[in-house]
Amino acid sequence: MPRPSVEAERRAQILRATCQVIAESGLRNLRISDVARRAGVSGGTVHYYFDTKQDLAQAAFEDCFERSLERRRWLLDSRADALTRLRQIVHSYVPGTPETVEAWKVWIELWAESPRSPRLRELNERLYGDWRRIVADIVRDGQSRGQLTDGDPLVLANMLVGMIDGLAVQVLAGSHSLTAGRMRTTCLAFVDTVLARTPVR
Amino acid sequence: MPRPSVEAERRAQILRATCQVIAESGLRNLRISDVARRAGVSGGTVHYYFDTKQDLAQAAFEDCFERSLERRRWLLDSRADALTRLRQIVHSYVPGTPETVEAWKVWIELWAESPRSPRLRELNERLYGDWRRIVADIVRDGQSRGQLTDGDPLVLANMLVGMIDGLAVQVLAGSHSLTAGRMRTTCLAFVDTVLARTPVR
Amino acid sequence: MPRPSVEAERRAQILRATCQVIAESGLRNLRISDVARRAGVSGGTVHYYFDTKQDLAQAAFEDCFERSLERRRWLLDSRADALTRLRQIVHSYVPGTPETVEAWKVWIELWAESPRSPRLRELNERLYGDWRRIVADIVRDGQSRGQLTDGDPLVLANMLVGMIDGLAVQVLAGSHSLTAGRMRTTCLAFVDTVLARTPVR
Amino acid sequence: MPRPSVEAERRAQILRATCQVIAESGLRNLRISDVARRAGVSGGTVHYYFDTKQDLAQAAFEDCFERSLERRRWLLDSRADALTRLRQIVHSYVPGTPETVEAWKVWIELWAESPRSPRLRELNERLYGDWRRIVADIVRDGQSRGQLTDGDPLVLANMLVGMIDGLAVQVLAGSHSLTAGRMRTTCLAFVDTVLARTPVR
DNA sequence: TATGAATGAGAATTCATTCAT
DNA sequence: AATGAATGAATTCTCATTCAT
Repeated sequence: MPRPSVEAERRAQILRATCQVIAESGLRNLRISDVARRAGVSGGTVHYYFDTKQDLAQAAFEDCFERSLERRRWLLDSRADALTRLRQIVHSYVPGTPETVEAWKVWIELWAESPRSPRLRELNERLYGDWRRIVADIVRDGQSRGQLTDGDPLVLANMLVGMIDGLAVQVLAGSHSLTAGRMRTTCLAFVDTVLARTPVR
Repeated sequence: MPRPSVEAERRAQILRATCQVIAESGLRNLRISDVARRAGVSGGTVHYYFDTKQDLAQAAFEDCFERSLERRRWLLDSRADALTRLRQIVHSYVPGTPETVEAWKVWIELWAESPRSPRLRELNERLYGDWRRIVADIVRDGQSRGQLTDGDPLVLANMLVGMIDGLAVQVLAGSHSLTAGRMRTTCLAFVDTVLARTPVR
Repeated sequence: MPRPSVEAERRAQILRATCQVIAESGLRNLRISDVARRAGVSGGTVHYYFDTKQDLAQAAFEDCFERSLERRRWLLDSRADALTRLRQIVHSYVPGTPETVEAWKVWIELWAESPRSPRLRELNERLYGDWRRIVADIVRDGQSRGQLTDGDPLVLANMLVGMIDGLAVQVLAGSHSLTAGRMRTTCLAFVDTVLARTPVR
Repeated sequence: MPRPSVEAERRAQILRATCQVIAESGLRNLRISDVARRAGVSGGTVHYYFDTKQDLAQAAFEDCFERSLERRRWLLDSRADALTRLRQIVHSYVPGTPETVEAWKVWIELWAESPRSPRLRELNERLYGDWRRIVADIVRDGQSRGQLTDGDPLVLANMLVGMIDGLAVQVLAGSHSLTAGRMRTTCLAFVDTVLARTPVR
C-alpha cells in the first residue's frame, strides 16, 4: 500500500529535473538519462511516468510555464498602482536570478520548437494569451485612473511584452552589448517615458 | 576538370540547404543526410566540405545571418527620411514572405542555441550589434532633423528592435492572437506615436 | 481470510488469460502485463503465482493442451462405430469455433518453440503420443470389426493425424485456397475413401 | 566506385544469416546483433540494408521460401514417372539434412507468425499455392497415365502435402515416437498404397 | 495475498563520421 | 572531388522481475 502521494511527488520531481536539463542543455540535448540522474531515479522510472521523451518534454514545458505564471500571481493581487505594477513586471522579468534565467531558457526552447509542435503552440497560445491580457488589464486600469497614456491597451501591452521578450532573448543569448542592466533600463524607460502620462523626466 | 568555382558553389549550395533544413526541422533535427538530399549531393560530400556537423551548423548560421543583413542593405543606402526608413524596417521584418519566415526561424534556433555556444554568441554579438547600431543611427539622424522624439537613440533603437524580435517570436510560434498583422500594427504604432515627434494621429 | 480455493481459481484464471494472449499475440509477444490485464489482476500477482515468464508459458501450454484433450474425452467414451468416430474427430478438429481456433494457435506456437525447449518437447511427446494412440486404437477397433481397411493401424492413424495437423496449419495461416471447408472435405475423403473398407462412393 | 555487386551480395549474405538465426533461435529470439555477428558485419550494416527488424524478417522469410522451392525445381523438370516423383518429393521433404531442417524450422516460424502478418500470409498463400499445384499436376499426370488412383487430384495432393507438413512438424518438434524414419515410412505408405493404382504389396 | 512503484538489463534504431574506390 | 558502404557509439524504449507495504 504505497503512500498515495508518491506518484504525484515523483512526477513533479521528474518534471523539475527535466526543466533544469532543458534549460542547461537545450531540448536538442535532452537525454532521458540526464533527467533520471538529476531526479535521482533510474531511467526506467522516468519511462514509468512518461511514455515517451516527447511526452516528457511536453509535460515539462507545461509545468515550467505554469509555475512561471504562478510565480507572478502576486502581481495580480497587488494593490499597487498600475505604474508601479508595470515596473514590478519589468524587474521580475529581467533575467537575474537563476530561477528567472532557467525559466527564460525554457521559454526560448519552447518558442523554437513551437513551429513543429501543435501542442506546444497551443500551450503558448493559452498561457501567453493570459499573460498579455493581464498586462493589458493593468494598462487599462492605469488609463482609467489617468495615470497612463491613452491608446489601445492591448497594443501598448504588446509593445511592452514584446520588448521584454525580444530583449530578454538577447540577454539570454549572452550579448555583451545588451545586458540585463541595459534591458532593465530600456524597459523602464518605455514604462516611464512612454506609458506614463506625466513622463518621469 | 572542374572550374575552381565549383567548390565555392557547392559550399554555398550546401549552406543554403542547411539553412532550409534548420528552418524546417529545427537544429534539433538537423541531419546531414537531409542536408545532402536537399542539396542534391551525397552525405560524403557534405563532409568533404565541412568536417563536422557542428562546423556545418555554425557556417550555415553565419551564411544565413549575413544574407539577411545583405537583404536589408538597401535600407542603409536609402535616401528616404528616418521615419520612412523605420517604417520600412518594420515592414521588412514582419514575417510574411517565405524568405523572411525562414530567416526568422533560423534566428530563433540560433538564439536558443547561443547559451551553449561561444561561437554563436559571438556571431550574434557581432551581427546584432551592427544591426542595433544601424537602427540607432537612423534614429539619431531623425532626431537631428527634428523628425523624431528626443531620448537616447540607442535606447529607442533597442525598444524597437526588441519589440520586433519579441513579437516576431510569437508570430513564428504560430500564435493566433498575435498574428503578423497585429505585429505590424503594434510596431508601426510605436514608430508613429512614440518615435515620431509629431505623432500621427 | 480467503478460501483455500482462491489460489487455485486465480491460477486457472491466469492460465486461461495466458493462453488467450498467446493465441492472440503469439508467444513472441507474450507480455506479463497483457496477461495481467486480461486476467484482471496486477502484474505483481502474476509473479506471485508463477516465478518466471517461462514457467507461466510452460504451465499455460500444459493447461491448454490438457483442456483440449479433455474436450475430446467424449470421443473415447463414444459407443459409435470407428468410422463415425473418425468422422467426428475430423469435424471436431477443423478450426471453426473460436475455441478451436485458439487451441490450434497455441499448438502451433508450442511446436514452433519445441525445438528449443526440452520441457515443451516432452509435453508434446506425452500428449501427442496419447492422441495418436487413441486414434490408432479406433482404427484398430474398426479393422477388427471389418469396417476399416487393413494396414498398420499406427501408420494409418499417423496419416490422418498428420494430415489434420498440416492442413489445419494452413487454415490457421489464413490460406484462401486451403480453407476450413476444404480441409474438412479432404480429411473426410481420406476417412471415407481410404480408411473405410467399402469406400463411400 | 564500389563494385556493383557489393550491395546485392551483402543483402544475400545478411538474409542467409537471418534464416539461420531464425531456425536456430526462433523468430521470438531473433536479435539484430546475432544476425550481424553471423553475417560478419556490424549491427549498423544490417540496418543499412534493412530499415527495421520486421523488414529484415519478412525479407528473410521470402528468401528462405524461394530458395526452398528453387531447391525442388529439379522435380519439375524430372522426366521420371509420377510415382517416382512423388516418392522423391517425400524423400526430399523428410527433415534429414541440416539444410532441410533449417528450412522446415523457418516455415514453422512463418506459419506461427502468419495469423498476425498479412504480408507473411500473402507470401505463404503464393508460394504454398504454387507448391500444392505442382503436386496436383504430378498426380494428374500419373492419373492420365493410369499409374495413380482416381480422385480429385487437388484433394489427393492436399492429403499428401498436409500429411508431410503435419508429420514434419512433429519430427521437428523432436518427437521420439514420430521420427524422420517413421515420417518417411508413413508418407511412402500413403504414396505406394493409397495413391498408386496397383498398390505395392 | 496482492499491489504497483521502481529497477536495470537488454534491444532496436539513429546517425555522424570514416574511408576505399 | 565525390561517393556511398560500413561502422559503432549513443540513446530511447521495453519489460521481466523485485520488493516494500
